[in-house]
Amino acid sequence: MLTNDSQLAVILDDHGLFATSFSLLLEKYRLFHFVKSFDSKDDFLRFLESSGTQKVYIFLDYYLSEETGLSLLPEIGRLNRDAKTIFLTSAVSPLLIQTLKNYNPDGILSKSSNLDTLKSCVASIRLGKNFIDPFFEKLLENHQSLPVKFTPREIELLKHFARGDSIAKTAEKLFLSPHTVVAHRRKMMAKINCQSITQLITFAREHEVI
Amino acid sequence: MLTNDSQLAVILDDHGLFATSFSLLLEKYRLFHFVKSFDSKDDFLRFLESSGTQKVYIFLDYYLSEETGLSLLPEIGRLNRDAKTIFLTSAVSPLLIQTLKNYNPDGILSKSSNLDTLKSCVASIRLGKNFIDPFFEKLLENHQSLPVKFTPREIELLKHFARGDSIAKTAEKLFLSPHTVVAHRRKMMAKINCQSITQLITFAREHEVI
DNA sequence: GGCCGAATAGCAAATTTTTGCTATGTTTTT
DNA sequence: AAAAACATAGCAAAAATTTGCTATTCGGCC
Repeated sequence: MLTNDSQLAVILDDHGLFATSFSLLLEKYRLFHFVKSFDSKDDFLRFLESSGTQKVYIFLDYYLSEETGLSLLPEIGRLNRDAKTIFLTSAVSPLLIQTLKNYNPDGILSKSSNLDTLKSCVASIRLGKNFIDPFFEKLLENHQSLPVKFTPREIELLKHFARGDSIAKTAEKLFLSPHTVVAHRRKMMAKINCQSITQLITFAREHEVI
Repeated sequence: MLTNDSQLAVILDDHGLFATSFSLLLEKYRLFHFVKSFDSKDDFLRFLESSGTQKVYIFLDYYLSEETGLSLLPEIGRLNRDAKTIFLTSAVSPLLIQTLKNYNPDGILSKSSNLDTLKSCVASIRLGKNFIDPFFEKLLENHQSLPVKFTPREIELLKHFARGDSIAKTAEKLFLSPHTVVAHRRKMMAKINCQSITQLITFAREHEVI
């Protein structure tokens, strides 16, 4: 159900093949009348500037080579204050999704989604409702029930371990007794009930603790 | 220039929106007559099995959720020995590209490519020539002094270490002697000149080896 | 056919990590 | 103000990892 003011979609993704392909998808299912894709930030901004006051839907990749899609938000708002912005990301980190959410975009979509979710997203936004991919909703729910909490100090040490620092080296760098470093290690390892530092690091990476 | 035996293309990418979109691209520019896309390994393999002896072009994402596209190669060869395989990846690590190259696929394409490169790739392969994205060629040139090269077997073991498996556990899972696992570890650690498994894992993660 | 790298396997010693305890001062929370 | 949590530190023993060697088999490659 197209209305006059929702006919233009713009895609920015530095994966050119995706940008080009995705624009075909939007066209094929007639989600928009005009679709334009860019793999370069500058071309995108130039186009947006020339779009004037048209209502435009922007599909924005979060990962851009030099900066993130987030950093473009102010510029987008300046160039077209009626723009609807949808983040399209392949991320799977609850922490990152929460960050995106805090910027209150019109939509957040996973690249692992399917056509139906895409359609729902566009439909929601046309009705004036923000949309978050169910996959991400679930991700955030699971994150809230993170079994453990690490203290700031623990995380600080953990970063050293993840870089490959041994107990001795970490102690040296942080002016601590090796015994203290061991104590922090064992405390964290006890929290997630594991037996080696690699398991701890893997856990921390998966849960974006570091 | 379609020939009888190059009409079928299959895409496997766990980013469903990309898989679906990319198939539209292949169709639109008539690179293939029939295009099928999957975001699930199992459905993909089932389809491949049923494809029989047709000549099929497979666009394979390197990053799959549980395993890598690499690990599917043997299965693909078994199900259809005339399959042409093209890796499609968003990676930017010379080391990873070198690893892919070592498997000698028919093509390696970057998702940051454009339509012309895609066309060149397909054309090359139809002429019986392997294709590597110019972007990746340049990447490899600029890193002539590639720090190291890991063998497929080494990478396989490395993944276990990165999950936190100990020497004993890895040996058990892979039906190897612990001595062998130790031998692989020390070989890799010697390659990057480090003293602990965490440093090796960190290096591997940074260079997208795993 | 000979050479080389890769995968496999072993022994022994040096080193590091992990674990089972305890303990003390300092914050933070209730 | 008491209780709980955090950061610090220690000893000793058990367990795992790392290192310095060697060795066999198998596949490519010139």
